[in-house]
Amino acid sequence: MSIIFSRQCEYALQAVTYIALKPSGEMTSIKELAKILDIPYHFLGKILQNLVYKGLLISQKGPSGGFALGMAAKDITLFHIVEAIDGVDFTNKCVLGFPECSGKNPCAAHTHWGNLRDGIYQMLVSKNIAEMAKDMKKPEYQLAAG
Amino acid sequence: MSIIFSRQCEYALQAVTYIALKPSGEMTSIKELAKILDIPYHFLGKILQNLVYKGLLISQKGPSGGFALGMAAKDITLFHIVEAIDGVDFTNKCVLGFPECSGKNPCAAHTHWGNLRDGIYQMLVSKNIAEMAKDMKKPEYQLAAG
DNA sequence: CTAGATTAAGATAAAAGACTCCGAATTAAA
DNA sequence: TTTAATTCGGAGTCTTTTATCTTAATCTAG
Repeated sequence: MSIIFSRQCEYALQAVTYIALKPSGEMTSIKELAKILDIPYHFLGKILQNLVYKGLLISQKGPSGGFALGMAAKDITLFHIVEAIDGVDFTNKCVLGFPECSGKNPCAAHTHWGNLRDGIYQMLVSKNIAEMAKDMKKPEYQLAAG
Repeated sequence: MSIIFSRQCEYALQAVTYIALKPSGEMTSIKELAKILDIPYHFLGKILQNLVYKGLLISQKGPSGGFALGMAAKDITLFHIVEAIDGVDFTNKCVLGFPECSGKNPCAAHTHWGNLRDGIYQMLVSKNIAEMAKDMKKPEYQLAAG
């Protein structure tokens, strides 16, 4: 299949980014998120629950309840979310699965991959949700429910 | 989960690399591969079947039968194998799963990721099985069955 | 205070991926 | 020519991920 992040993780990134677009204090419901981002309702519920547990979001029950960011958008990096959902094992395993591959016995792709891996890590820690949200707001960036 | 290539794909890479170590003309059986590389026997059978179908390997039934490379080791790139097993969709999807993200409507990570993605692609097309095999042959690189 | 909206939580189902089993087909070696 | 080794092909199982369903707990609005 060749993926980097799980579907859960992709949903989480999208949802948190969308929530970051709302004026501070306003709550966003699962219903709205699921509809606009086209994510399965109950599945998204579980994911957001997890993010609340990890402190990245806060939640409120009842009418006009929903979810909001647990800290400033600029302080939530992509890494925070990926780590919360997927974990970050990919940072120290041989990409090609060679069991004996390590720093001391590198496979032919080891060093090359090391650089790429560092690059991915840098991207995750350097990009924050505020930046992501800014791009999502652009007019061309039409969402499912318009 | 954060993976890049499926387990099937990892097994394929390891098996093809091991086969490349054999003198040309000699066949390698599933039995030997499964034992030395510590890969489930029947599962490996299916994977190799697929690689034969795709032309990367050739096979021969019966005693002293097995598998051999379908072309010169230096002409089989990692890309060939990844493409045959996993497909290479990752080369044109948004890493973060944003459905609207594209070259024209890039998300904040798009350009940055584009470079990393190109790097991964370059690694896959530039590394070939002959190079991988050379490293596998090193003495430190002990295999499961010695 | 009540009703309805919403999250929380657990159990369940469906889909995909990883892996196994069995028997048929083929072929080299004895 | 027989036998045994091997790949081939299909069906089936197990596990993980993704997704759904149901009920309980909570809270706001009226």
